[in-house]
Amino acid sequence: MICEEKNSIFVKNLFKYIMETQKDKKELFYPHVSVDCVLLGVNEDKLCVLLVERKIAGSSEKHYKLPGSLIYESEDLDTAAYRVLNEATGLKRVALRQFHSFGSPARTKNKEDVQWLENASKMKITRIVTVAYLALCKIGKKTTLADKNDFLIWAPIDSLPHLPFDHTEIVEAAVCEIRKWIEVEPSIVFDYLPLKFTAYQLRRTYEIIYNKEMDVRNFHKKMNSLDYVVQTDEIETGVSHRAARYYRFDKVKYNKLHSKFNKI
Amino acid sequence: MICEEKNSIFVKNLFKYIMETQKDKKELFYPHVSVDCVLLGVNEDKLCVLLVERKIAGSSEKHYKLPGSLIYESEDLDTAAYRVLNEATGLKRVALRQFHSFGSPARTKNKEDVQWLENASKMKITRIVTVAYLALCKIGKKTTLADKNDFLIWAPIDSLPHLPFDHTEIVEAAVCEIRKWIEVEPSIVFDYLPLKFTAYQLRRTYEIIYNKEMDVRNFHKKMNSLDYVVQTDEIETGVSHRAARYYRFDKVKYNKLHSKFNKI
DNA sequence: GCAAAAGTGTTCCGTGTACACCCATGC
DNA sequence: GCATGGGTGTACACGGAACACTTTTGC
Repeated sequence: MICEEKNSIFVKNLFKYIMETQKDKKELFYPHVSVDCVLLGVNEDKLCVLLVERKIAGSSEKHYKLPGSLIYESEDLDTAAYRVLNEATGLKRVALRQFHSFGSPARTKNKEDVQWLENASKMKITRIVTVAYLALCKIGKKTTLADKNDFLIWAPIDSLPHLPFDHTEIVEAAVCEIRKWIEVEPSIVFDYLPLKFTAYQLRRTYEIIYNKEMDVRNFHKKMNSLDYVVQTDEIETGVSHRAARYYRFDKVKYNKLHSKFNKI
Repeated sequence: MICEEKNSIFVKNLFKYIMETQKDKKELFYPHVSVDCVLLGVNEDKLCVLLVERKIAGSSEKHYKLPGSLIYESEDLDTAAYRVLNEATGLKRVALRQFHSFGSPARTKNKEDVQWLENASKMKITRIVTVAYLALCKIGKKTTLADKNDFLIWAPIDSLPHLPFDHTEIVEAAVCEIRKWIEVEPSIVFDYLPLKFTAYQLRRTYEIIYNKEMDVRNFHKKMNSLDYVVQTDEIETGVSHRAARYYRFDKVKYNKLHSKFNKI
């Protein structure tokens, strides 16, 4: 029921109360646990990870880190991870997966890192356990314009800049993890690709993620055997060679296949 | 260098200081993060999980929970998990693996659970993120006599008692996880078995963990194709049927095979 | 017509799976 | 001698891996 007397003192106070509790809910960090997101994507034929610039007082060099955040006091881990994903890339519906937690007390042994974090969060930090998440993201307008105050780069995973805390280790673990994840859930590759894609695009995506060349004919054969990869009537235009056919991903057929559950 | 003047004031004070910092180190909990261990084992032909009795003031019923603990202030997550494993089972060298973190604020929505935890830890608890670990343990003398103050039971995973927090969910996730883990690291099954084991023991272990019968002939064929499972000259004695051959696990051969790394 | 990439089939091998009978031992 | 569990072989299906040439298009 909505109260009509919007100007009553009661309603004003209620409104104020709601705003304040909302504010408490939204803005008070829980300074013990963070989430970090390893957002992987393909850029210029290389597997890359999204990094955000971290401003260090009195340093002119550029410093980067994984997008991450302390969790809010009443926030679920998954929710926090989606928040970070969204803040960094503007994306919302990407498959995001928790893969490991990092909690060595030595994570905060570098004073400069802790100093930076305390300035950023305005809280006293002793140690932080971070829960790491992983996603495969499209690189596009959205992912680079999400937050104009932060500078984002896609760094190739084989030539990462220096990263704070144990972020380098986290990225390495994430790369191993995404390969295993794709084996059991290939849909994340199709979510990453455009709606219509060519066999070449799909193959290159696999090649880049697994850092391994694949046989063209075997790849086609495999792709054709998957009934959730459907030929369309469309073909490429304006290329100076034989035009490639477009395929699409049939989510309905896919879900029928992949609804096996591990029964106890 | 060891100081000889054991009775000097300096040494006394040093000793006191060390004991106090040790005490600080050892006994101050970090009341925001815990580890929980899902210790699985096979008991009476069933896959079971080790539970510890939790005493509830004013309740005569028996209450059980997963073995777990808040982490200490300067303790690594893995260290904490091994500590819990050791406290619960007396085992030290078991392969223990982190598999998921659970951090919903709703974990602590049950007042009775929080009350119990605050009594046990003597600390004020708001929310707790728990990092869950997993191991396959031998059931034996050691595992039941480790701590005479706690009562331990092996509960079949298909008929668990009521568990606090989200422990039921954690156990279910662990069972899925151990099956995947064994696929990539079969050694944990052999670590679980005695040094000399029969084909039947190995097969039953797999059957119980995967809750699925396996074809005897195919199993033998598979086992013989693994060169790290080695026939011995010994056979069973005192059984009222044809004696079974003993096999052993050759760790050296196994490690040669399983030292593939996922290169980036 | 030539450069550039698309697309297509066959063979071989290893692994998983289905399936039925004889062997050794204690009682 | 019989009950009990131990141990063995064959045939088929499937999927992965190796391998080379023709087709289409823009320039």
